[in-house]
Amino acid sequence: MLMEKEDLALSLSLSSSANRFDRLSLVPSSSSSSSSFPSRSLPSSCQHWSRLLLFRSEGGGAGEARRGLRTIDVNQPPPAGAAAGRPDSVEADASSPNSAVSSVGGKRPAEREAEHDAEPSCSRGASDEEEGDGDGDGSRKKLRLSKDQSSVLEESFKEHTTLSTKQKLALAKQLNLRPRQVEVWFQNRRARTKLKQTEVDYEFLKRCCENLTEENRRLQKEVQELRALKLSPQLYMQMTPPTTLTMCPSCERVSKPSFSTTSTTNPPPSEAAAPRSLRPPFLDAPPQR
DNA sequence: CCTGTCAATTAGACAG
DNA sequence: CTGTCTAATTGACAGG
Repeated sequence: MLMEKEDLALSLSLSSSANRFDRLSLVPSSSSSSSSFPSRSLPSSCQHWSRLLLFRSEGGGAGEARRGLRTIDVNQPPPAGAAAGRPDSVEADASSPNSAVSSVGGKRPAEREAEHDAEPSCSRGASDEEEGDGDGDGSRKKLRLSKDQSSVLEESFKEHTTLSTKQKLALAKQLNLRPRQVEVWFQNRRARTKLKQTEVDYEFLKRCCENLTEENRRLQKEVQELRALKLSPQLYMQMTPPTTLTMCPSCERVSKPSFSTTSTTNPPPSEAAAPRSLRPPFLDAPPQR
């Protein structure tokens, strides 16, 4: 479990996965329907940003992920030791991801159980090794993947968060699981990753919000101070005008451009290009920071 | 239509 | 007993 969590955290940085934010919320989806796991090549710190920036605009979706996958070669040859998953059941499952499901569809665990047992396939036998729980009583326990199986799946997930049929079959064979189980594992793993990422995003946005609130408060205060400054003539007059000031200090009126033709020492900076008459004088006060 | 993915949900296993 | 984790199911949807 712990290892699981660590891996999860790890892969979070590897594969930013929360993509279907359209469903989560804030903005109506454009048209993108499924997730993409963008920018795995980016540094994790950047990924977060990129994902935050892209999560709505990117419509890649599953197709995208799939495309990405195609470039990655299938896992590996099935280990010699692997008790070669039965091709028959494998094929059946592969052809229709839900086939196993729907056939089993009866739902009640007990019923499904019967199905499971009927199908000699690996699922349980696979998980096997250390769990020597002999449940001959008929009350089948829920399958728990072995540590080895989980770690292999995790490794694979780090490589690619979605599987091609080929990869799925290879993994299933390697792990002595049914393809459907591998598929479900990846599906749930993506969901977990997304959930985790959503939590991370939430924290990040929350911090952003807090920072902006603070900044806003600070700026409001500054504006108030500047306004107060403007309202007290003495203070206002005492202020030494900034060098960029183009207002005539004697008449308190905006000086004509004529002032600059001979250009004293320093020409008006480009910033002063903005018509001074349009700017409240206090804006030129030296920033109080 | 088929296939694959996702969101939502159910339910078993297990730790506290 | 309760909460958490996670395997598994279901139905909707999108793309080819």
